[in-house]
Amino acid sequence: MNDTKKIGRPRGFDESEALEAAMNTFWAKGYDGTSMKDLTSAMGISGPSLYATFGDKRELYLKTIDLYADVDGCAPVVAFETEADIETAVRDFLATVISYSTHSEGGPKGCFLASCVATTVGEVEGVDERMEKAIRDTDARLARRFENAIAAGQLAKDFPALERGRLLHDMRQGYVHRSRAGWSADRLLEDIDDRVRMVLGT
Amino acid sequence: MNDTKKIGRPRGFDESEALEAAMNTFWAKGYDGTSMKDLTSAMGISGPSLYATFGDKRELYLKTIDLYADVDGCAPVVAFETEADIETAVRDFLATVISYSTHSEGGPKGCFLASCVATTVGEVEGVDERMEKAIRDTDARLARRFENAIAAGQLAKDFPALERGRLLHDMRQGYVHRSRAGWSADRLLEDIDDRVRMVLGT
DNA sequence: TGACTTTATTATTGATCGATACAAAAATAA
DNA sequence: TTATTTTTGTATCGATCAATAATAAAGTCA
Repeated sequence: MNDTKKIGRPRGFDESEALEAAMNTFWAKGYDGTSMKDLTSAMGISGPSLYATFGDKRELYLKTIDLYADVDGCAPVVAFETEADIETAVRDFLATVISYSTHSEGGPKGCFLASCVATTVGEVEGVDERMEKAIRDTDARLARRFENAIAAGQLAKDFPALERGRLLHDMRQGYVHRSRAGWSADRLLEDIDDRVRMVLGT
Repeated sequence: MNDTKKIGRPRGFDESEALEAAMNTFWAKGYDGTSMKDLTSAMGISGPSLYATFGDKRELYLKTIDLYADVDGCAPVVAFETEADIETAVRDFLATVISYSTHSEGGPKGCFLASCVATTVGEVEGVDERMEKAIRDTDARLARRFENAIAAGQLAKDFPALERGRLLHDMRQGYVHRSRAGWSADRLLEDIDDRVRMVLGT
């Protein structure tokens, strides 16, 4: 790190905070639905500062996708990876998805990738590779956790880890979709027991 | 029907064809990403004709949603309802989803509701109720087919029809999401056997 | 202090947005 | 024919879009 003070006038804002604010704005309004004025007000900076720091609208958008992939987008996956018991892990994954999808304090709902980024594939250059990678990485992480459970004797040896991981991933897409359509957390939690059973195949 | 000729200059375009062209445009570019110029070129009509016939942009958008819900959006569901054997029905449903999601001849990909309409909930007035209704109706139709299979002795009596139907629905969301991210039909078809097994719980 | 470097503010750019006013064109009704 | 009704094409509206030029402000250097 370089803590030495730089020459020139110092920044009046925090770069990562501004980037997170931009992500939340894109998340809530979509790429095309977000204007530069929306961004500058939410980020608390002026147009020229935005362009000097983050580039144009498209480059800023790609940076918010990277931020989400690296930091923010993994809460349910992390919950799934950290819980020791595999059945509890699946349940926690789904519960975290539902919680994050429905618990919005004026903020955005659901998954940034599924709700916003997915609609800009083929429209905004640079989104395609990021989407592809995000899905592949998540599938792999979910599958690895299942394989650990197999190795620990919690699941049968012929348990199809990758396919079940993909199913879990797609369940998340479904919950995000339903929460977008106005379903409450209680309604989504209704069949969580069935879902756990279906994922584990018991 | 009223086949008597109307007074005044006759229309130079077909209303339902124009509406379908509008739907495909929204489908491909999203609501905010579609300009009135995009619409008029795709529909082959002029601005004033569009406003006189369909109202403003928002009203036209809602009409395309209704068109999709009534006619176009049900191909996989219809496949699921018409096939007699339940296992084949599930397989046909998923195969149809994959086919429709990936087989784009320059046209739009995936599901209009999932890929486009879902992102305008809370942004465009009138979308919310339509999304909610579309999901509820599809869940109910899928569940009814499962119940028929139970009544026909093809499935166990304690088979949770509604929950399995919802799972099938969410699998569709997942396939649409993956196809948007660039997955080919072949890749999506890879684990279709596992999916059939997971839905039927066998 | 004053020269230099970087950021912030203000004002504005040409382009495009969604939406219309107006009048010519094309049909029926008299 | 002439009058009436509806749709058409043209031309354009004010507002907003993404993006910048020009200048003031705030810091480190000598």
